[in-house]
Amino acid sequence: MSSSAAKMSKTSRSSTKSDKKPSIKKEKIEVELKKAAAKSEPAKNGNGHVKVKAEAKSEPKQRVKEEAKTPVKQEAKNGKKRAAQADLSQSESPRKRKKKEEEEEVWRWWEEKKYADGRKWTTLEHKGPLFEADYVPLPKHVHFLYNGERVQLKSEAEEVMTFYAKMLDHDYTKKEAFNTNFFNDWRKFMTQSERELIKDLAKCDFGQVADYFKQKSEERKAMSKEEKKALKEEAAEVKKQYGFCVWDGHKQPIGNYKIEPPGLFRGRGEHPKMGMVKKRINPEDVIINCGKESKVPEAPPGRKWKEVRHDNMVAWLASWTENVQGNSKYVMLNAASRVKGERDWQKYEKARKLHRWIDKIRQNYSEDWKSKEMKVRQRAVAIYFIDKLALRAGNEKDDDEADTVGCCSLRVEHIKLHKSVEGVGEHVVEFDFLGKDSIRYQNKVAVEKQVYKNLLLFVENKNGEDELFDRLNTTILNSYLNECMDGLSAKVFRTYNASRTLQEQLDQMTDKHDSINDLVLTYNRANRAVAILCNHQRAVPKTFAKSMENMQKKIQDKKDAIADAEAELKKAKSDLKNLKSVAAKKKFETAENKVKKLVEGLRKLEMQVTDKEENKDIALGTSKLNYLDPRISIGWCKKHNVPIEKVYSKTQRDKFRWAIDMATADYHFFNYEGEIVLRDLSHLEGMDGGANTTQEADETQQDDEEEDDD
DNA sequence: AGCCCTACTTAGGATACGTCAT
DNA sequence: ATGACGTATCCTAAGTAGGGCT
Repeated sequence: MSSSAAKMSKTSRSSTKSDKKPSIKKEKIEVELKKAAAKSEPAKNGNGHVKVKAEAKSEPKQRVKEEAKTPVKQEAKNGKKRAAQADLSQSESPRKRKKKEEEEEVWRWWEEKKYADGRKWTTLEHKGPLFEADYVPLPKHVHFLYNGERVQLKSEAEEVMTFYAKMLDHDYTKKEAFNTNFFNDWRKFMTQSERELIKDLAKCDFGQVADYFKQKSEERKAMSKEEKKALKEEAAEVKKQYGFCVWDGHKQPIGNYKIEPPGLFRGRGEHPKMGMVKKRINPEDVIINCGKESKVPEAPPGRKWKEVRHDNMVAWLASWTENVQGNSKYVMLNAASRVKGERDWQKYEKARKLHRWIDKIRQNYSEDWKSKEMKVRQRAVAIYFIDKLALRAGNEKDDDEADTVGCCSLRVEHIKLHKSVEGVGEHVVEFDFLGKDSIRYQNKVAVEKQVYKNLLLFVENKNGEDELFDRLNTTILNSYLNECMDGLSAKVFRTYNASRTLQEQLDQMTDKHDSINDLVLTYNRANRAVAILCNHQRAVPKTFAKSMENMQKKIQDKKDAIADAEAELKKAKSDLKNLKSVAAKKKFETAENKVKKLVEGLRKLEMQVTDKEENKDIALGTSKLNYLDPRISIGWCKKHNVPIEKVYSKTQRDKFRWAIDMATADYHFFNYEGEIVLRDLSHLEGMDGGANTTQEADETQQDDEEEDDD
């Protein structure tokens, strides 16, 4: 696309004021731009290390370990000693189990200083990843058939064959790409003679093999309690060995300590590589990362690592390259670990910091909608989408990946422009594209006129498969955003708008007189608003229809009960009228109460049904885990005396321990206290104190300005 | 200024597990 | 005690983002 840059008269700037702008209602916040000069950034060190102090408040928690306050330096020194002492096997005295033990093991890292040099650790020791057991050949009586005849495959080809057999029930095996890829790859594992024989997947019969595995899994399910328990204990023992490392002298849980087993690649959506064989990973494929002074993990007997390195600028303990796409895979720590928690915390602090800039940024991009530079206009519209609709950045993708897009990679075919749409409004953009994980994004949104005009311009003379933002990519976008605010990138808007939405919803919708149950319902509603914003979908649960039916039945029962109770009440009423006795009065009141109670119960049931219906294809977990500042939820729980367990599961509580500890009942997402480094924004403004330009003036301007582009 | 690589976060489906009604 | 069902956890794919190289 050539598109000679827009040459429009540079007229007075518009400042399309808030109005119906970003979907989320805007607060008027004073963004203090001044003191920018005053406080200059200390050492850069990227990451915009926001210096936040844990609300140093009181909280002299009883179980605070003394060492908790140990500054990093000293911590490092202690590291070795403690690592030795912790020694991966439990050196804990066996008698003090119980909660006490758990609690004592908590490392209150959020009360310590962070590394200022970008280092992730000083000492690190672990046992390396856990490998998958070798392949066990099928028993003699289980046969794979080709063309109706038994074929005894060599172990290599047999193993790959079982991968497919195990997936026979899955929809994947109905897809052509999956079958083709599988068959191609499978043949690579065959001997010459096997290859000569097996030439057509359609002639393969995996039935017996599939049944064999089904049977095995049945057997597993049917195991006795004791057997199951034994198995569980075994797994726990393995986890004890491999599931933890010693990180700066503290025992920390590892996330994925198990090496991924071989199998068939299950890409999402229409992935061109689905069905390809994902190979077994051997020690010789694995790079180990650990402390220089630490004991290097032992490779399995007779084997060796690909490499052992000591890089403390990264957080992974082991890595390998996966063969299907050539991506790196990493063994990293669990979300409850310090290194993950600290970054999570930082992420939310960054989002809170954005709150200080958001008005300014919105104003800027609104003005840029009229820039004479096409690139700037595209950037401005893209940021608007990212801000308003919580779209992802949209990095470019290769042809050998599923065809999905985000904001920057949107194509003309992904939007439709409508002058107006019934029930939506004027200047409507209709989105329909596949996003991450090939999840469909469909939305009709009314946008500012100027945005609409720009979009008309962007699609002009383009084909459906052309890029909507042909002058833009995520690198350009993010480097601009980074100029706006230190550390700002596209994804921060998702975090920001998600957390902001939760906070606002809770602020608005919470009725402090509600019961715990109703409060939780309110919370889930707020959570759902976020999930919808972020387009977090899920497959409708297989049991949905059935359980809905059950609930409807309950409702019917309740209604019947109400009818009966009402009849009783009616009778009691007339009795009372006739008899006017104390007993009759009492009876009447009882009947009245009964009806009231039943009606209340019905209301609750109906609410649950609505809730369930509205939730059937929406996943709340993703936003809860990744986008919502946990302190909002925890603060809210504390304020309204809702037990935290009502909102967070065990693992979630572990992950958000830092937040549970530090958030008080008055926590508010918008009250960012962090030491904020304000930067000179003048280069972005290109204008006076634009803030005060009046809207009316702009309006007039807007219309004529347009025609001339290109 | 595009490409590739690395490191890390975010994501939904599969499955294990716990709970509740029977 | 048992099975059905819903939720929590596990698994690993699929994103983002930034740096280095050409």
